[in-house]
Amino acid sequence: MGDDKLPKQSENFSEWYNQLIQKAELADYAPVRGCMVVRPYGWALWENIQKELDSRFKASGHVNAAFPLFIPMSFLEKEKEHVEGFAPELAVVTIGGGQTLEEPLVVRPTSETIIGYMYSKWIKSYRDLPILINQWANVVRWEMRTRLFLRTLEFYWQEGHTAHETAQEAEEETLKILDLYTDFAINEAAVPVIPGIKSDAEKFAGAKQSYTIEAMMADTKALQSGTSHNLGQNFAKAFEIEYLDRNNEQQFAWTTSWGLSTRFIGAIIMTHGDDQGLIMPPRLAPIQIVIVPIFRSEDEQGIVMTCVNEIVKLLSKFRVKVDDRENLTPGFKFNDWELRGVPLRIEIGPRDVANNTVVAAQRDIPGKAGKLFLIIDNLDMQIEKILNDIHNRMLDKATKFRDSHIFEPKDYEDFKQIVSNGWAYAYWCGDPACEDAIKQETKATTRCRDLHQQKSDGKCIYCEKPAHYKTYFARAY
RNA sequence: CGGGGUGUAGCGCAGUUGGCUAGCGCACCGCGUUUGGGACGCGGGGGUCGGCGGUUCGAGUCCGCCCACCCCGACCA
Repeated sequence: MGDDKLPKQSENFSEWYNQLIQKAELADYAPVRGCMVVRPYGWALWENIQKELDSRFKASGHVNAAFPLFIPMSFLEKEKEHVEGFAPELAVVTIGGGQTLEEPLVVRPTSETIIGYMYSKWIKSYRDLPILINQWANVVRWEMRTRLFLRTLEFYWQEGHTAHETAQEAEEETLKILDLYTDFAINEAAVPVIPGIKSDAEKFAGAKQSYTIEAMMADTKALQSGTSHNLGQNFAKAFEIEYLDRNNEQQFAWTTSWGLSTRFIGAIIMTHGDDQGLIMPPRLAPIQIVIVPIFRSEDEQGIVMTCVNEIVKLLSKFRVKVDDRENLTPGFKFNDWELRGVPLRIEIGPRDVANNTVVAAQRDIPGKAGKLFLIIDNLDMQIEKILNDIHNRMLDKATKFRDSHIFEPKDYEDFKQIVSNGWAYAYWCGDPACEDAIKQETKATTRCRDLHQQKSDGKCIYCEKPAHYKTYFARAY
């Protein structure tokens, strides 16, 4: 419950974030450093995210399965870049049942290796391809600095792992998923994202190429919100995923992997939230509509509650909660549900019952300006439209905010200024040395090169040598 | 792992040069009055003062060691 007041976003964004998560009961700190407990309200949001993603995966031919939590240490070591990338953040089990294990087991940081091993068993011929598997799982990465949802030692995600006959098919799959993530982010979460290509320094350990959806948070920092990797034949070679092709010749398969995690909840919080608290995107909100009944006497209570119950029936296709707590005033409840980000609040008092109306307060428009007076007839139809309007306004607002904080720098001095409070869209020659120097000097990293950018001529923002593509640079979570 | 900081009730804090039964606000429980934008009164419950050791007649307070967490750097979905 909201006890005392939330810090203002503008005064201390990071405190605002931490406290909001706890006050809104999305998550809490676990007794283990860097671990979180996802509370029912937060998990309900995750379940809605899962539902939307899962149905998209299934619709595009993917199936779910479950692979082990433990991975033999030697598996990680089979792909050179992969082990180098993950070695520093592995949790390793060395004792089982009181006995020292012959081979240490890694708690999965991601499952390319063990799934690769299984794929090599399952795939014999081109007739076995493609194989399109997803798993919903928890993974562990021993991070140094943690933040609720954004970076915890253990987090929840989905990881898709596919194997294909040709390089082209693998690339198509990688891009198809990137597109799927983009569609999800925009149309379900109202989070505008920029799909693009990661630099070599930022790509997944072991990938040939990584794609990302990048979102701008309300403090202008960037958040990598989902990734899709074309693994080429790297893992196929490491795990001998071979098949007999249509010409009766042995070939290595082409694989991909892609994931979206509970980090996305952080994206939702930091894209839409305001000084009052969360603003849940209507299509993912655990509670889409909260009804606050208002009455003085027991007589009024009876009249109002009868009306409330009818309206609950009328709104059965939405996720509705009636706040019938008797020890709290309506004013307190208004603030409480605003903190929790419920997109639409319906107030029903004796006056409304008499007039056959309700008051509806839209979360994204604070105060009286967002209140609507609705006639109860066809309320479900009206509300369907209102929730869509809220989604559209949220997306529009976040998009405008993002676009008004992206600038094309004139020179490197200008660049430094820009990335202190926004994103720079600048030519980069592609040299990792420039990328690294910029990171050291400004804390800004390359986020991505947007997907459909046309080649053009310019000069690198850092070294001023010829460059042909612009890249987004930003401070990132 | 380096630099800085903080540990007293669920949360936020006070606690004097060491002294009596460790306090306050919010939250929680009970009763009553309230209820259209964060209600009020009365009563009540809740503490190994981060841990261990030391100094002392006496330690929340002084000393030592340890632990945890937070902020800033190096690593990251």
